[in-house]
Amino acid sequence: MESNAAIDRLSALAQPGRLDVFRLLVRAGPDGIPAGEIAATLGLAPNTLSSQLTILVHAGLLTSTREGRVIRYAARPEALSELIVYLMEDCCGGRPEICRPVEEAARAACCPPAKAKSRKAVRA
Amino acid sequence: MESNAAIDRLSALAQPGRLDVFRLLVRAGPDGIPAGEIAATLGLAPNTLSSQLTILVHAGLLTSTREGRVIRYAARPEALSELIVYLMEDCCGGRPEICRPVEEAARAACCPPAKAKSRKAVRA
DNA sequence: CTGACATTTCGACATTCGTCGAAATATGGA
DNA sequence: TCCATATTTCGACGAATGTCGAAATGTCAG
Repeated sequence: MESNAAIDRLSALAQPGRLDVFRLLVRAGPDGIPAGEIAATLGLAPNTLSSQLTILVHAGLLTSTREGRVIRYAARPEALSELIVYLMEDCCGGRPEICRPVEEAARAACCPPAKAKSRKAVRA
Repeated sequence: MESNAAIDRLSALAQPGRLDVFRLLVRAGPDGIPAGEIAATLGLAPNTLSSQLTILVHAGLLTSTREGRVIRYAARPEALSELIVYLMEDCCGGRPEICRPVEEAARAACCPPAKAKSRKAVRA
């Protein structure tokens, strides 16, 4: 990942409205949410949201899909992967224990402690 | 982590100079680097760098330690962990495969593919 | 084709942000 | 105490950014 792209992604996320949008869409999963619904959920003016969505898409954080007269936006998880890799590049010169916590944070955030479901569903 | 803190960290990183500083310090490890040396390495004016360092410290991304007349700055890895957790919160509603790539990216960035050292050091 | 709805584009505004020169502070050594 | 060095603070300037109203675009239904 290039420095410019990283800056674009970071500054795209560094704004309350856009951060909310991104996190909402992360929670929404691959199906995403139509622009109008995002605006309603977060209480943003449609035109303001439109600018923000443009910025997020242009930064590679979101994808957009037209469905009739609705446009559906979804988070792009790889955007985060790439950003993390860029930020942590060469973080531990042979001393993995230094950045191990970051690695574990990613796992914890993704799939909370497996929630004691140790009986059977774990294998899935 | 709170929304405000996340915004502070993201916008602190969303600027070429500060992003360079942070990545340099991530690579430098726990010992960090004196302000003057950072300025020299990245070609930044001392006063400009000082503002940037203040912002990074205030955002919780860096720590500073006085050593005589030198002030040593170091990256704070947990700042990244917390940020990642905040961004990915509830990312996969029961579908771990969605954000697994992010998790693996963190591992890959931290400790590159173990570099074929499969002979012995691997167990460490 | 016309009307209704979802979304975007345009233009203007105030605010925020990064940078720089100059001056101030803090620390160590003579 | 006085000087040199490392770093920070102050003040001002131009550039970039977020928000909003109004108008335009695109899409579906009749």
